[in-house]
Amino acid sequence: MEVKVTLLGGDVRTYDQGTTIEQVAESISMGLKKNAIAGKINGKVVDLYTPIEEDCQVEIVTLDSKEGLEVYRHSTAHLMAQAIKRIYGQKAVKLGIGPVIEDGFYYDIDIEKPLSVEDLGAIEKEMERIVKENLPISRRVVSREEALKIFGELEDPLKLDLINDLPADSIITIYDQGEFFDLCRGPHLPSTGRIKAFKLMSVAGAYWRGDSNNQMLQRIYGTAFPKKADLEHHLHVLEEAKKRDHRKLGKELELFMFSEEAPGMPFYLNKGMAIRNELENFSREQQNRRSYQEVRTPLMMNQRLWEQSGHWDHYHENMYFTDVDDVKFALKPMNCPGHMLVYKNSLHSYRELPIRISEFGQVHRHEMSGALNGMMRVRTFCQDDAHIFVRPDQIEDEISRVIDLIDHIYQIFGFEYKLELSTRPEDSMGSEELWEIAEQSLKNVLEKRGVEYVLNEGDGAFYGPKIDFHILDALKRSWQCGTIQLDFQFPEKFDLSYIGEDNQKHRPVVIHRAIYGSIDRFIGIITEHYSGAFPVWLAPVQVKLLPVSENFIDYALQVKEALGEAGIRVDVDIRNEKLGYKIREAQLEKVPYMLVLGENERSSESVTIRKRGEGDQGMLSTSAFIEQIRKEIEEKK
RNA sequence: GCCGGUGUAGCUCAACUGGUAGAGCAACUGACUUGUAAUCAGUAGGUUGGGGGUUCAAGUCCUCUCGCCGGCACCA
Repeated sequence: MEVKVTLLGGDVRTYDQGTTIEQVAESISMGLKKNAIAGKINGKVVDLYTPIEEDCQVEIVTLDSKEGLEVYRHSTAHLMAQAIKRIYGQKAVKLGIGPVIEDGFYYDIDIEKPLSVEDLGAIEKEMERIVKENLPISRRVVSREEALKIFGELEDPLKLDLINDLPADSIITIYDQGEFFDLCRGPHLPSTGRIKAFKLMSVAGAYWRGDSNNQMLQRIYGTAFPKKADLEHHLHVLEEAKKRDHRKLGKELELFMFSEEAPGMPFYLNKGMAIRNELENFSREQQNRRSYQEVRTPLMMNQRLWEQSGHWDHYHENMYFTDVDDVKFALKPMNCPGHMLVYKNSLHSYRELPIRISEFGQVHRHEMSGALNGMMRVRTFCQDDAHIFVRPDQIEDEISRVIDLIDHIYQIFGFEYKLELSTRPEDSMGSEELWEIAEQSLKNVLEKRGVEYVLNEGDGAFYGPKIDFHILDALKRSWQCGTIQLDFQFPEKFDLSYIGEDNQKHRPVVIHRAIYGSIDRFIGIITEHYSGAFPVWLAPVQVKLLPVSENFIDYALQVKEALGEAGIRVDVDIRNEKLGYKIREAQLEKVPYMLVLGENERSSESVTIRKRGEGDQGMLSTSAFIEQIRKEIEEKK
């Protein structure tokens, strides 16, 4: 019997039935056979030793492809599991799951001994030994009964749990390599000798099957690459990312601080405050142009307001409460209820809508201690929040306008972004129909604009579906910032109305939206994005004056006054130090402009410019420099 | 919240198996009077996160607790 095999390029070749993928590769070229690590039959990734039984499309998978790399890393996870079993004992180690993840893999294991990073070296050594043994990796199909028996004998409850959860019709396979075997769908590399470069990164706790009601296993993270150089490169990238860590830079550049006295609550130092004010002012200015009305509502309000809004039912574990004069108050975790009260403060005509109420609102949320992370996850933060009250016929238009605004603001920072649409969660309020309408409106807007988006089922807010903006920073990491949420619930809860053309009361719809999301977190993100070297408009100190010696301090102070008067944030280094020393320090502070001031400059009322990252720019009259930098600040370059 | 790690001068880090807490930078004082990434010398700086314990003796061992870090869970 012969089978027709369609290859990647479209070539059709004929082989004997039972020919393996590897043999197909060999028939194409010896080079391909050497690089092949797996195959694809009709798009499904399979082992190299898989026989071809019928006419099909075949693709040879090499390490250059995403699938190839995944197979490679998956096999490295098995390699690690084998090494761990060798070191700690076959039965002392119960294996959970060992999947491939972005940049590597992990394996969850149940083992009595608490592992720490110090143990990883020994495991790596054993892994290298197994690589040298070059054990063939082979697949075998077993019946459910056999599988249960095998892992029953091994006393591995985790694997039994997995087997029991497999659908009735699934083909159960076990992969063998030497004395080690593992329940696994595969595919895998043909042998352990193919693994060249790997490193175990860390250990962590992880709940079995991701459920905090289950036992906690120990998870070991690792990474693997086809070449040593790729691994080195990856580790280097991680090192570089570490240098940009906003917690480190925030401390070094004196932007903000934290104290044990208020865990998860940032303190803004003067320099961080400068950045924050710029961000706020930029956003404020953009919103003013678009007819937003800025307000400020109390940080703390009567608990009954939160009962009315539904926060008590849906959010109270995350809220801070207080009890004063026998009255229960809650610190606001969101600004919405306050804005509802503002809306209700006066009567509204249909002609006024949309009414756009904005606030830089400080909110408090009691995040779990383990969730806190620098500025990225805090317990109090400032939202650049707004609630837009619209007529039903204005919904889609207004949402589109908000998308324009967010787009405009993000492009100033050079952020690309992705959109996600999140729909009704399990714990939600309101009727099915309203949710339906709300979700459809959001979809309509996205589709009309022709933008791509990811659908996130069940991830909406408890009061409505939302569109989230995920920005990509300079290191291509994704952060959720902006959000647009459509809400039919609060208008009901707060009995909001406007007077329509027909002189009757009508129910408005609320659009919740944020652009930076949390200003605090946004500062964290841009600190890493710019690696602390903020563009001039954001830089805490825009210009640093460096008098060449004490003799020129007077002149420096004169220049300082001129710059200060022009609204430029300026600092003078009046210390009795050499110029080189002052430059070095200003450079480490990542100040965008340094002005060297000495005899030449004083006599001509000018400054010598040294630009961050570019060095000496020559001499310019003080007034010309002011004009130049003001333009740069204005343009937010 | 859970698992593991960690906490020493303002900052970055030392201190072998328990035996007098130390360095660099910063700060302060003085000298030098400075032209594009660190001038020299001197001085001061600590209840080793906090409480309790073991010991002749604790930064080091045990215990409780707080913060932080890496994950997990959570993330309206």
